Amino acid sequence: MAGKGAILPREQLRQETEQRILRAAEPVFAEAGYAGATMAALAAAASLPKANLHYYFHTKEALYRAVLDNILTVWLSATDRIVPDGDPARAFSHYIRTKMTLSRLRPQASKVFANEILRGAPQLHSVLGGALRSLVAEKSRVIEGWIAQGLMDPVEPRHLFFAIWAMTQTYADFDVQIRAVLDVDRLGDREFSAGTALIERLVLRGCGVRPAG
Amino acid sequence: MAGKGAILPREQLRQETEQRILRAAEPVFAEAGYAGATMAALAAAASLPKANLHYYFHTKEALYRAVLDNILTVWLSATDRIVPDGDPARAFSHYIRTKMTLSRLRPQASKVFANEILRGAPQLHSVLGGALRSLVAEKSRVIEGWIAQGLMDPVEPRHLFFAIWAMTQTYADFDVQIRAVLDVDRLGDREFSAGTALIERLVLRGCGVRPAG
DNA sequence: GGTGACGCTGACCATATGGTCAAGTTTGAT
DNA sequence: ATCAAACTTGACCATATGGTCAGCGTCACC
Repeated sequence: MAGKGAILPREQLRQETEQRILRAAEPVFAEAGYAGATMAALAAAASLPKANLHYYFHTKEALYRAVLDNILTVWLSATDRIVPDGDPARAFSHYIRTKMTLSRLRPQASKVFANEILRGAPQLHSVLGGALRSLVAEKSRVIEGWIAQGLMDPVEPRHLFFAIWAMTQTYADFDVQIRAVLDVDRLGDREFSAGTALIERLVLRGCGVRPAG
Repeated sequence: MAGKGAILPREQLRQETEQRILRAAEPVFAEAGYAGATMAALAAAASLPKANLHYYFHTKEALYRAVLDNILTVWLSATDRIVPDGDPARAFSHYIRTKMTLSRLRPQASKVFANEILRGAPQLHSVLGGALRSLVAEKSRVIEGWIAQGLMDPVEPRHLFFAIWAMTQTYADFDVQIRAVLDVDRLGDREFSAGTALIERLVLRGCGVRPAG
């Protein structure tokens, strides 16, 4: 409330418009893929003239990158609780639930990611081989520590991550398939609860995680 | 060697060319998606002039459908051994290994599928809600039978399928990510063995499947 | 060896798409 | 009020793309 008084319209407007474009672009890229998403469609989704998009994001690729970065922030900020002094059961449980919540609340983001990876990750190669690899390496060490302490059975930590990512993200990426098989119009509490429960069960019992720390 | 002698060039040529186009198209669709795959690229992959593709497959969509159908055949023919009188441990193990083998041998096929589903399955809607739903319903009944017999813990069979599909197909669909995290150039015996072992472990122990029938 | 159907292809076309631009409008500081 | 910078946008452009077509080559059959 203090300070310059007005809402600094200039800079704020810019940021708001950029955010609006990014938020509108996410579902378009998710449903059409990079190549399939047209600037016209992206503009329509943001309720802006096409030329205006180019004013804020010079090229389609720049806009796509921005969407990807935007998602990555949320993705990585949803950090897990896989830390050395934690309780394995709680940690895995929390991680799985967090991932499932993300699949439920931002399915488009997950789809944009899936698309990018499917294509060979042309824009995210460096992130995959850099930040992600480091993160997984670090967390894998934690899990190996738990194993050494006899808190769980010996498993390949990295492959365990692949399994958890796959099982949780499939509820966002392949929702059409899941809805078709379950014969429901949309995935609701019921479905996500059942899915989460099963995944937790597979991971906790599958890895022989001892219930209490 | 017996019979008409020659290789019935006309009809055989037609089928061979169609197969060649389909086989060549699979990786193109897998890596570029439907929208991203251009007829020029598809033609180049098949080493044929573009107009020739249109001679065999009238439109791009027709060609795409054919690729999808071709894959579906292989996919469904790789039927599992989840039958009432079977042994749960063997059945799941066999199913997981079969799926992993498919991910290894025909990753492009899996990617084309993933793409299609991600897009909302515009071409496969009927299959998902028809053949696939029926198949899963049938196999789910088998699993529920095993549960009733006390051969394994009570789990939601349908969600178990989602989990198995996700875990196994991720080795094809998200190979770039897996390769990046594992820091390897390609996924070989080593990686597939580790992945298969982990998935089997998660499913068998996670579902409390009794070792012997 | 003639012939008609099938197979093949370069050249062409209409459209869609990413991107540009010049001209107009709004905004904030002086 | 003035002005420059930031924002907005309709019209336009070069290119890429899916698809067409007329004409040529080839093969099986008589």
